[in-house]
Amino acid sequence: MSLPHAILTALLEKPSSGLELTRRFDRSIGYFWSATHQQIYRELGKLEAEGLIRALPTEQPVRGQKKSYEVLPAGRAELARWTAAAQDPRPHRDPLLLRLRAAAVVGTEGVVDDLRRHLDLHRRQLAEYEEIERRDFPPGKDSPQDRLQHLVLRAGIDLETFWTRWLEHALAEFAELPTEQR
Amino acid sequence: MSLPHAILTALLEKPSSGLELTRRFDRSIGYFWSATHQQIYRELGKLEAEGLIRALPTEQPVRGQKKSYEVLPAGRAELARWTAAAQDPRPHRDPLLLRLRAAAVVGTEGVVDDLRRHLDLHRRQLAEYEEIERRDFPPGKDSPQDRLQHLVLRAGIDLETFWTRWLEHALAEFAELPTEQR
DNA sequence: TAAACCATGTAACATGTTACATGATTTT
DNA sequence: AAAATCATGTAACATGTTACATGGTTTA
Repeated sequence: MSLPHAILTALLEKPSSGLELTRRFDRSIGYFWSATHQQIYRELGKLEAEGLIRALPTEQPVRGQKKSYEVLPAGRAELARWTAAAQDPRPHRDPLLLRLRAAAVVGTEGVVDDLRRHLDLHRRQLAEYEEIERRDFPPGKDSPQDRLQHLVLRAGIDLETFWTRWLEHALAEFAELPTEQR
Repeated sequence: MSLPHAILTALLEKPSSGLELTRRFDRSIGYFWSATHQQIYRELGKLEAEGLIRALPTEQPVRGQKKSYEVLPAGRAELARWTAAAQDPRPHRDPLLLRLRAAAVVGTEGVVDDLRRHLDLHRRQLAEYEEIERRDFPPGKDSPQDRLQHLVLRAGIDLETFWTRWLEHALAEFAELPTEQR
């Protein structure tokens, strides 16, 4: 149950319309919690019905008209409650690792090409994160808020570094396998 | 769409009943693709209806009676097709990173305790993986199949290592924050 | 003025979670 | 004989994905 809380966080950072939220879920927030515009509109409707957010008053809200939302006190309270509560780590699901296990049984055809493609994607993501770090967190002292944001970015950088290294290692292993096994 | 393929892989490795599969999804396979028994029974029903697996013939299969499944040729073909096909990386969703971002807005109360708890859980998981590595992949030469399995285990070890280090780093950062910020 | 894009949505479906139900077997 | 556990399920719901719909605004 994290999507509503992701939206509350985003709206507290800055009141936004559905489309603006969608854009933000393609970048910053989306780096660790992705959502499509369909999910966002559905959830905005629910949050409004529950009285956690409200549409900012405009002239006449018509279909196809921009509609911005802001968080109400009840919404902030709910987010604070959720943030303070203990949560168990969710089980991971990784299709790529599952695929290698399947490949061990039914053969590795096609896998190497996809490992290369994934490696390329992870390298790009890593470069993007490092660029953000250079731009937004230059060496020097940060405010406490910055330190939290930086911490999150660091997780992203280290995770992409892990995947990049692991994929390089995996490709090296495949290169050593007898040809008919690939 | 990976659950059916996780089940096909598991059944190819060894024909099993629903409960046996559930147990295996709590261990080995579950390390990178978890599933509850409800999901498994539902999916077994679908896979049987589609002719990808079949129940092993027994005397009289009654409710509450063990029922084992094996993969049919069509099932193996489907798994091979899925394994060879290119797949885009799924978007990640990490509640813990989302929580830190929320904490930057609504305050960090309760977060440190949970970071410690998570650190403990990741350390245990790491120890478990390393024990498996010692037991199942002693130094020396592996068969090509072993190498694939080892590669997957390595990803698990490196991932848990990343989380352990990152959480230690995060806790150190929190320790430096002014008290009222915690 | 046609095409592309902006902005908000609906519908149908797949997947995952939580709570509960049922009969058989084993343990106390 | 009661309680616990084994084994297979059902039901209801929450969440996520894919395809499509609709009207307004900008660009070629």
